[in-house]
Amino acid sequence: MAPGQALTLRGIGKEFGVSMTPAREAVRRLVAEGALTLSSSGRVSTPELSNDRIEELAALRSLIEVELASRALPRAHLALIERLQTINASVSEMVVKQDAVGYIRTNLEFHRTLYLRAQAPAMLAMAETVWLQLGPTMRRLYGRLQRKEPPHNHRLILAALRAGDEPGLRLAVRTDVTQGLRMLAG
Amino acid sequence: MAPGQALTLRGIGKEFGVSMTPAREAVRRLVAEGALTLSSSGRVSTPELSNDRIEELAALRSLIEVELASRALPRAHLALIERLQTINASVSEMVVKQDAVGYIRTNLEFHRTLYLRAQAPAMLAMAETVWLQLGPTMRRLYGRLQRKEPPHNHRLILAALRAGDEPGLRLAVRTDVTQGLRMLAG
DNA sequence: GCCCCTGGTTTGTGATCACATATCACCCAT
DNA sequence: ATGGGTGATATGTGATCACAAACCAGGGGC
Repeated sequence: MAPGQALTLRGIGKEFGVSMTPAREAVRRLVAEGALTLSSSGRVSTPELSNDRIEELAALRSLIEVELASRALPRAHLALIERLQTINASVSEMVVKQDAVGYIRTNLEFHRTLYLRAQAPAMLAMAETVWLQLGPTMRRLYGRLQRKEPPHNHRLILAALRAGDEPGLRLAVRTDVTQGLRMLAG
Repeated sequence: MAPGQALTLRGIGKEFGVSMTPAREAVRRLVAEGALTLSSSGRVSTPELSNDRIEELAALRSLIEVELASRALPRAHLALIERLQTINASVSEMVVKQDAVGYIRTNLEFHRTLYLRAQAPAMLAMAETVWLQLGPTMRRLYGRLQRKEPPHNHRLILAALRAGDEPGLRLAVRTDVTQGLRMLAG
């Protein structure tokens, strides 16, 4: 969804064929996670992120995801790397198809598949919370700028995984995360 | 509250003089933040954290709070340091009074006061989420082991702040956070 | 004596309702 | 023509209810 979009409980309820009550709970949960903002007096909408906040969230992504990748590294065997390669092919496909939302989805699936191996559910949940907060903004900006480059940093991540190169992996994840979001804040 | 304690919506509602609906929303929000766990089919209770999860949350605290402290350092002027010293006196007082919950509260207030200066609300919210998740466990374990040492690491933090020593500050925050929680996991 | 089953009770879920408030559009005065 | 006020509508909040499922305790069978 686009940033700043307003939502109503009754509207959500009707959309999913339920009453206000489940819609209320779902919305409140998303508000608690930061995925939606609760405007003055109850009105809810997708957040419009300031540049400062985008920078903060990018820093959080960097901190948490570098740690997750580092913890996943010793457990990353060949089958995982091959799976990541398959997902990465989907990412490239989305890039050539100019499918912004598909790109975001497969890109995050790439990261999540790697981080699942870290066996750190609390950290993964934190990372996913940050993703949720960035969702609408990422959608807007990836849809705007028409990127054509295939995911170079993902290949660096895969190479570092294969080589068991922890510093290289940390660097690759950090640049992949921050580079994607630097253009957002610009 | 103690870890593992069960909660009922009607009980919470009666306790605060409201109906089930606001209790439900509050509980669902806390569940979304990880402060409460939603057992199979709706029952809600305070989480019993495994050692692995405590270690994870300690690592998250370390990552996020070191960054917050680092960002607060350039903005930390004398008035802030004096305020932190005052809070630290309260922390010591709680230690000698063996007041576990007061100790936890003032200790977190010390950290929050410092991190507020970082001007990073998203990061601070993340840190507070982790605190919430650790709440019941911290209460149980700080109540159990009778610590008598005043907060040595807090003094290191203050010294590093005064000296403008960023590496020292990072180290002091990291040890303060992890040392407190290492004994929890042991 | 121990285990399983069964009944009553508790508890969460979703729906609906009444009400206060915010929001919006329209109309009138300047 | 434009700005402010006013009314109608939309929206969130909290309460209550009906229902299904889970839980617990007690009793009967082995």
